[in-house]
Amino acid sequence: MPTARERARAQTTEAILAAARTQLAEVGAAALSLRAVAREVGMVSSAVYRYFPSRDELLTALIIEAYDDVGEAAEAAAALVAGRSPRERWLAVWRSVRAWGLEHPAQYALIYGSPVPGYAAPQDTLPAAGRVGVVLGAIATAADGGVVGDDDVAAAVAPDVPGTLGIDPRLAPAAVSAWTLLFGTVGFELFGQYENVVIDREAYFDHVAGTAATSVGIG
Amino acid sequence: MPTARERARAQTTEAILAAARTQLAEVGAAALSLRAVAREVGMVSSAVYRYFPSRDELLTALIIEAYDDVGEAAEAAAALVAGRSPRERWLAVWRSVRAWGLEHPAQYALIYGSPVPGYAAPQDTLPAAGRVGVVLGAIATAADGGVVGDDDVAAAVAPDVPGTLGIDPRLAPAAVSAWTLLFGTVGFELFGQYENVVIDREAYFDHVAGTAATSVGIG
DNA sequence: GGCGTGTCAAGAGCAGTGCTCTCGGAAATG
DNA sequence: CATTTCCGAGAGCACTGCTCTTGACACGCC
Repeated sequence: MPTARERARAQTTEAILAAARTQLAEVGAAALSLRAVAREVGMVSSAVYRYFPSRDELLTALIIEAYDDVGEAAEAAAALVAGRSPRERWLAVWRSVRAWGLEHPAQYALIYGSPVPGYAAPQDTLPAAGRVGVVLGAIATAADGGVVGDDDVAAAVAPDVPGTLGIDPRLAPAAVSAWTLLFGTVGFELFGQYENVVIDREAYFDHVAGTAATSVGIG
Repeated sequence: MPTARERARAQTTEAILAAARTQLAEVGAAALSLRAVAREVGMVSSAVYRYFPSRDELLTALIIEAYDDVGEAAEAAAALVAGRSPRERWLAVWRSVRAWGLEHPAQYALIYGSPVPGYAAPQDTLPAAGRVGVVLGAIATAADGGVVGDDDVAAAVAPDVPGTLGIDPRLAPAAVSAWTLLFGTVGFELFGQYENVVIDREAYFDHVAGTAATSVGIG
């Protein structure tokens, strides 16, 4: 059982994270100020350092949160359409990622934009980053389209990727490419690259999702 | 003809930009300090404001430079293989973009990562941003593969895009998607998303370039 | 040539930042 | 009860973007 001190510590940590989330959504990652976060929580900036050793560590915590959040959104979307066809499920997951990005642009920029801290302690973020990929891999495998590539390219992908995604190794390059295209498309929309280029973003996105589904063997 | 004053002004402006480029490559966009740039040029920070009204304007100038730089790299690569097959030319341009990104990661992050200033005066950057797309569009049109989409999706793309890219309107969605995939793939590699995912980055990249070529009708 | 005008670099200064250190009080441990 | 550990507050350092004022220099006009 947690002592009073431990409970207080967890509570304060959560309060700091909550304030940081608010700040992040309001001013973005670059302008996120540890002192402003401290003011919002009602304590002095030096006290925050008892909980997070630096601003970068606070950002890293927010990064992991964001990865988990978008992963949960994708999993929830997949669960909602569990009975439908693979193509419908694939589209639903793609849409959920786009919707999450539109709703949390600062978080999206934090995880899929340029890395702000010195490559943000990659080890900590790696497990959380793959959750969306796992969801997509399960759908593609369920479809079992049989369309794939050759073994040469398959060797370019890390050997444990097919295992964690639950897919055929020969499907891995196409799956990684589809995963890249998903986040690339959402990122381009969010970061303004589609300004004066794509008018109907929903229609365009659904179309891309469809071709990507085909590319991983979903009929 | 330029007066002595104008020449001096142009020279100082270029010196500031050169120092800013160095700083950008060394510490990244987020940590780029206007005062450090001023120190490197050998003047005081307030003097820099005679040439750039704010730090964001300096960054915007660097953004436009970066867009032009990657565009020139793509054009130069295309010129070098002008006589080859469309597929070879397509691959050469893709590779040139990746090579440029690997050589200038900070610049790449500046233009294809999260936008740091408040959407970075989009109007100024729009023309320069499309140069790579124009190069790719010309190659795809030269191939004339005939493979395309339907008119419904074509309407999702801005009506002037086919014109500036010199492509069939019905090819536009696939072209935009390929363009997105190119920069998404390079970005994922640069920003560490392929850590523990893609081992042989060159082989994987070439493979993606090949499938993208097929998707825009290059046989 | 001399003289106003406009441009420029320099310096001081302001509010804000990340981060460190020290200090007193409170909670947990013996 | 005594001691150790933890935590918040405050002061302070070096730095940032940016503004304002001051003094010097080059330019165009008479």
